[in-house]
Amino acid sequence: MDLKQLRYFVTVAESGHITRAAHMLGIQQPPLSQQMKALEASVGAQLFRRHPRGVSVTEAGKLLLEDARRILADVASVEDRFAQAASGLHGRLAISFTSSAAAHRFTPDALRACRKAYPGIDLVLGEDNAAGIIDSVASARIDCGLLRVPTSSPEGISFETLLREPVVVALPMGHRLLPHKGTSRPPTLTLQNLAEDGFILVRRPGAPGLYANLLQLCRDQGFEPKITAEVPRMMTNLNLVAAGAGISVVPASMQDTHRHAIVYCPLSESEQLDAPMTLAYRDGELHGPLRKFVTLARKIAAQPTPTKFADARHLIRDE
Amino acid sequence: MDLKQLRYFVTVAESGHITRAAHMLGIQQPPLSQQMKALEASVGAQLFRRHPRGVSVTEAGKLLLEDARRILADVASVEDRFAQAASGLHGRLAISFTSSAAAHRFTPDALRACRKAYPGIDLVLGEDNAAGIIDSVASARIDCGLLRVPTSSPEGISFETLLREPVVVALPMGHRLLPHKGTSRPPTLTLQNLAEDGFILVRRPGAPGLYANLLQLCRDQGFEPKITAEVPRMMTNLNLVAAGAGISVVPASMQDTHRHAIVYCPLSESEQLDAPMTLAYRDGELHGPLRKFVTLARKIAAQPTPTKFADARHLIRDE
DNA sequence: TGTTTCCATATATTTCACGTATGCTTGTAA
DNA sequence: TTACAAGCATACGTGAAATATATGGAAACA
Repeated sequence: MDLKQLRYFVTVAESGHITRAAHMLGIQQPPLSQQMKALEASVGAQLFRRHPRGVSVTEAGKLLLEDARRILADVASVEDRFAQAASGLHGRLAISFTSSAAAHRFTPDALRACRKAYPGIDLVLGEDNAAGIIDSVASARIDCGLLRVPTSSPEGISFETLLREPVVVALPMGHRLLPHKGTSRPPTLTLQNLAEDGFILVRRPGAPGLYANLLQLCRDQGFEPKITAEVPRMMTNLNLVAAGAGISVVPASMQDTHRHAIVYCPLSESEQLDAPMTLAYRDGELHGPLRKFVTLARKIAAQPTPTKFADARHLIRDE
Repeated sequence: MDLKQLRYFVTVAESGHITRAAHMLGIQQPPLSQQMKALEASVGAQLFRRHPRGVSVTEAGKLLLEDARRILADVASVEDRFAQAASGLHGRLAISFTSSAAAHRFTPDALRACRKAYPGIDLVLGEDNAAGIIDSVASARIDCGLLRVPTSSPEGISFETLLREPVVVALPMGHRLLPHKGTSRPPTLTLQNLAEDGFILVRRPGAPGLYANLLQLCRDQGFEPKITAEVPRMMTNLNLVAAGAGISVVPASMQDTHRHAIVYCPLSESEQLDAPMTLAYRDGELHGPLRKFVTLARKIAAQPTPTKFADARHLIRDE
């Protein structure tokens, strides 16, 4: 018994003619006769009575007809469901991001655009640190993650840099390096200027990250930075800086935080530090909703000036 | 998408190895890899993650696994049901018989034996005249019929003579041909003896039957019998004979009827008339329960002396 | 009685699933 | 680090099964 045979059978039973059914099915009559004979042999019952003009289903045939219709409908619905999911227009998409990724407007813009462009996609969002996100992607708990600098690179995970932005230094209001007149433009700094200050950095459990990049850059300048605090999330950095506990470096997109208590200063040209926005997903699983989202995210990231993204319909023209 | 592919898929998913699954399925690994690839292409989603040691199902694979198990279970149950029905141990079996067929002990014996031997068969019984039975068989309203002499022979219907029995003449008590002493053995008669009597016969709507056979035999003897009444059923014959309305010929198995008013006399050797017991069913539909019943009926009919058939278990050894 | 319709059978052909051989990657042990 | 083993993928040949073509035969219809 075979799905093809069942499809043939239903067509023959409904048309009442092997010949007509063969035309409908796009095959010739003899193979259809053979297949019906084979089906009868496999179920061990005669399904048709052969008349000089057409065929009629026997009792056994009527029973099988019900079963065949049900089975075929089930199979078709499964195929439909997968076709829809494969098109990416329907399905579940689990995305997690770090707090610093969420701070960049790209993240809410991309999510909002996705929701608007693909209302059939059920977004499941979560916030986690970089290590947790990479682990979740690797173990397939989530489909993709948005983070800054990867803390590890397990096999089977693709990391894709969507965009880059400069890192700025966060100084508490009234820091010695700042001009006393509060309204002037913040000064451009060198790392050397900060050799005496205590840094507040995101904890790095034996892995790279923005932390490691900064350390390397300071050592290149000939000094070892003082670390006065290690915190779990980049947003905590700024809370502590605002409280006057030290200084920090954060992606430029975060410089709207605590503006009443923090001044954000660019680094000198030669010491530019880049903070990437990184997308992580499993190799070769760029299908369905994830594919749609990734395509959309790339386009939004590629936009030269991140203007209003509320209506991103013009960006959807992939595939 | 194909039932075979689904079966393969479930095996691979459950074993976690293409190679092991191939061994379980009795095929080699490469074709199984190909089939899984083809299945992934047909549903448009990656179903497995390939690891250096084995494979694991993706989210899409888990979804398909549920569907595949359900579909395969459904198909298997249908196949089981048909296998059971084909074995003949379960199912419905519609049998109709004429009143004269029912009068022979063969009929109740065969039905009782069938019920006892195959309790899973649901017997649907009906009584009808020969023409109605043949029509019902032809139009598949019933599976088979038990009758005496067929009144027509449509194409596609098999008639099988299960047994034959002599025809006897039914005379009303006190008939001129009978000895006056009531307890003596009934005399053997010739048709010539009956040339003056009025016959009561079962109506024959332009078709053969016992009626026609008798007519032919009388003409062979050089006389045309007088017909005084035509009745729908053979049992009615005997009611009228008992009432003294004429004489009749009936199968010997009916000679227990109205013994107080009717005397049954054998015909002379040379004028023997045989009443057959005939089984009718559609050509080529000797499957399932019908096959079981027919096989049993043949065996019971072949029994030399129709003794007690209550326990016919020893007769069931076909196929 | 001829014609049409339609199913069955026979034979050729193509397609596809499978087997064999082999390569590639990765984990493991020497 | 090298050698080996496990396991999936690819290449290619083979055989069976499905299909197409051709034909026969039975029954309904004109």
